[in-house]
Amino acid sequence: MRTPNSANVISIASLKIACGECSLRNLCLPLDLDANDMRALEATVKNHRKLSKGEYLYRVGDPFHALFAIRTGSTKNCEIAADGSVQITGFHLPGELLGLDAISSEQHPCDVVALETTEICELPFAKLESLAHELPSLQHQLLRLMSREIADEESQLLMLGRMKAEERLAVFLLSFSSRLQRLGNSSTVLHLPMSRQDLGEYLGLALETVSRLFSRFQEEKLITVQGRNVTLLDVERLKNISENFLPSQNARS
Amino acid sequence: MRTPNSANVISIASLKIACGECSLRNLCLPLDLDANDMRALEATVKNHRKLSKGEYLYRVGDPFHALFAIRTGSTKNCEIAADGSVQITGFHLPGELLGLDAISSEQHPCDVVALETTEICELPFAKLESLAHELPSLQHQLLRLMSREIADEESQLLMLGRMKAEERLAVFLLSFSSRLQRLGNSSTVLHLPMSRQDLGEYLGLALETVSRLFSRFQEEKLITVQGRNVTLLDVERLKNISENFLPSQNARS
DNA sequence: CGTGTGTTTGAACAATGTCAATTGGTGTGG
DNA sequence: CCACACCAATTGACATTGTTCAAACACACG
Repeated sequence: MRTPNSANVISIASLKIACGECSLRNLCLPLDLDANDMRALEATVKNHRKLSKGEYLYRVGDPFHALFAIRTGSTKNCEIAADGSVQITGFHLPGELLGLDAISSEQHPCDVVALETTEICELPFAKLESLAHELPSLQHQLLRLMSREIADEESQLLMLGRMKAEERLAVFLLSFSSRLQRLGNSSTVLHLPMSRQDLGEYLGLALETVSRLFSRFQEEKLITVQGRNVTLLDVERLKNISENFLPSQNARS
Repeated sequence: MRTPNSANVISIASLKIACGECSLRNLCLPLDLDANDMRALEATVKNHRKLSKGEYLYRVGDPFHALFAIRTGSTKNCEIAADGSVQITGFHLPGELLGLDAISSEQHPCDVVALETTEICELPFAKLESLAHELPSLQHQLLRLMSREIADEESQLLMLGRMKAEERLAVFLLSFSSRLQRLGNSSTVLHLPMSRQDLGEYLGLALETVSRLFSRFQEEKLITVQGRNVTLLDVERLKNISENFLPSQNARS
């Protein structure tokens, strides 16, 4: 069931879109580059891949040679325990970078799976690194992105270590909503690309607990639920529930 | 109760020790630098600070301007929730770097507190960054260190999200033991610098649960406990207990 | 020798997980 | 177009784990 490497790499030229024209350029590697630098960056973007729902971008142990950026779609990041239990360490949306956790060991420490049809840009790391050496602002940006990832995961640790089930779901709904909003979607009418199982594996809960919480939130008129379509009805009260969370550093800047 | 800034900065000259002569040089920023580069790195190390037990190196919201490396002693990294509950996201030992989570927002997202008398080197980030621009191997090393931090925290997420209490403690004991060993200490006779409360806040458990687990592990002849002095008696069985954990990526390289 | 902080231990309770049955929605083939 | 099969989601009953509250203890420090 390995990802078939050749089958999915569609003609590079046909798919290649310049970073300068990409609608995500401000999210992905938000730099103020001049035209020259932008061309250099574009030259490092190797090609685009298209993953179908359920397909793997890479797996635990795969050798690391590139970072990936999501153009469209969404993915999950799965850490796998020896007994088979799974912890999803993050969901990723367009404009976000994948693979930062693999630079150190040069092997991917987790699986990345597409939650729906997903388009990916590949950034060969050696090229990116040498370009960063030439462009201080790119070096700075890379360090910032990694730092942000660390800070986000520390918040996530607080969630898994200290928050109760309903707080976790409220935090997730609000944070996912604001991420979708930043991509130009509604902040209250959400379509979740992941299953209840995925959510449970992300929130550190049994899928049944997640399902019950959705039902209870609906009873309490906090949200409306129809399967994976969720509408936030009372954002204020959701914020109250989640407010065990960090005071200041909460928002994804 | 803010850290008194001036009182603890003892005469810089008297404390300053060259990186090239530091016993931690292979842990802290393990580079193969020539004499020139080493001098440049040393020049960026601003000064040394000494913290007493319980003193803060920095607090949530403090402006970020430097990374810190531990020379001796140990610290804890505390993420604080609005309701006052605390999640410790990591303990740090000599040779390890602090503050990587603050680069992005330029504010520290967590508190760092000394668990015992602790000596710290300060690495002003602007200097470090511009030096990294000149020395590709330093740039690479910084990216590696941050990547490692991300990967470690993802393992931690698996622990908090999926492991049972006894597995968490077993993982902690083994991992802390191997970190101490790397510093030249015994791998089986440990002195823990943190309280049961700290451990609970790190492992996502009540302190009473941690205490009970120590007692149970002792009954089962896995370890010997006398307060904070712990001896590992049966490392094999501890490994079995913790083996829910990652198959390969577990070890701290 | 007393005081205080950290640790251990016990018992009752609450939260969440597990197992199992049911429902609902979707796509396929008759 | 309907019937069936399949998978995701819901719901209920019960078991388990870990928390909470409370008390006793122990060691270090003045």
